[in-house]
Amino acid sequence: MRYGRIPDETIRRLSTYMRGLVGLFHEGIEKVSSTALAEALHMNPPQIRKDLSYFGAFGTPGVGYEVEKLLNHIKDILKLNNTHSTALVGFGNLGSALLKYPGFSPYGLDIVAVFDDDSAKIGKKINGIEVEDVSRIKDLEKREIRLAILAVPANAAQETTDKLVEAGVRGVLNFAPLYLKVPKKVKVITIDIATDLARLPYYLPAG
Amino acid sequence: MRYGRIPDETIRRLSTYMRGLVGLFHEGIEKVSSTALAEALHMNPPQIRKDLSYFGAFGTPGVGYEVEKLLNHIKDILKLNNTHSTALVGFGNLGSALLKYPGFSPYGLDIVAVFDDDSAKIGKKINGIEVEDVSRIKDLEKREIRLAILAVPANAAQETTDKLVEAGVRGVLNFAPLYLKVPKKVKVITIDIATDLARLPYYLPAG
DNA sequence: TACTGTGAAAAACTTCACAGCC
DNA sequence: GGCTGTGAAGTTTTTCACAGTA
Repeated sequence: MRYGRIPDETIRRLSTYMRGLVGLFHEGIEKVSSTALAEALHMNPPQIRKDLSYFGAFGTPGVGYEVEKLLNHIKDILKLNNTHSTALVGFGNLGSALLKYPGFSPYGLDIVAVFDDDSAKIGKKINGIEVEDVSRIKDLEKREIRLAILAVPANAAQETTDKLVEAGVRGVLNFAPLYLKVPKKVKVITIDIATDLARLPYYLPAG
Repeated sequence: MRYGRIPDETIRRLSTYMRGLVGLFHEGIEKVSSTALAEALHMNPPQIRKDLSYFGAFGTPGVGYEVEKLLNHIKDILKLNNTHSTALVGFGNLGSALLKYPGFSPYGLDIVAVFDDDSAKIGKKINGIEVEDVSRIKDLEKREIRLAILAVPANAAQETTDKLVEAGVRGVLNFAPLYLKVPKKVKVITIDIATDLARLPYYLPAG
């Protein structure tokens, strides 16, 4: 599918709309207007309509959107209609929390491989997944894993990323607080927990 | 300190500049130009200068910025020059990983209290911090804790937030995937790990 | 010379307003 | 009547270009 130039912010919001729609779907609600969806997510209605209009016309004037149908359209746009096997690299505190995180499955995102460089951890089995040595990363291409979650210490992050990229990984969710150099064909989304927390005091009332 | 209207994105970037400056400082580098800092963080030089110019003139034409001095200015702007006591609510997988997360301390952010509603966890001591019952949240004001990290399940998040707000908390780093209703005086920053990961497949090459 | 600080220009994004359709 | 889809207007943010300074 080929669309025009889409703002990155639109893609970010699309995954938020999806979160809202999944909720409505589970509540058994079948139809929703842009106003009602906006209210649930604290966003604004024309933006939802504009964002969706980049990709097509999914609603019915006078009625709104069918929840299930719109959900599937967004899944198509975000390429979430088939399951994506994902590798988790780094099985420390954060890594093991992420492995148990239940939030990924509604999006069809499955952690199917775990890597670490600590021999004390290698070979352990968690939920049927065995922790493998990082040297095995090179097999990811063969195993058709193109997404990775990076939860290693900052000083190992670039080196590990290079290995992942060489092994054919094309998307990285990075938890290390630094800029990762990657070829253009690879997308990195960084979650920097500490700098996010560090923004909060700014908004505290003076005194 | 009273500044003009500052874009939220500027504040976000400021905490990133700080990350870069902390790195340079530890490397013993004393001076940096906007170009050099931009390179290290993969940002662009005029934006750094513009962002800083909202708050004052911290550099020297022809030379650049003194790393330590600029670091302190940014700390002042973000109110990070004194330590902020922070409460962690939810001591599950994610919560316990966050308690051990080493990245907060360079920003002067200290987790000093941990709450959970699971009696099996209450009373446990980790790094000298005892897990307390969520009912104790009401004492936060007395303890001068105005920041909280929320790592509870989505279905408990709003209710817990209400308690935090009532107890005087003014900033929340939220890991639950939903929009939290709070009074205007309270700032919420949400990290939604699953919807972030869910954006990656969009960028995968077709096929 | 080399770099900052900044008004002005450009670009990007959001919001509006309404024609068109159910 | 009510809601979508969208071109156009409005707003915000980013980038530029250069005057000014150490």
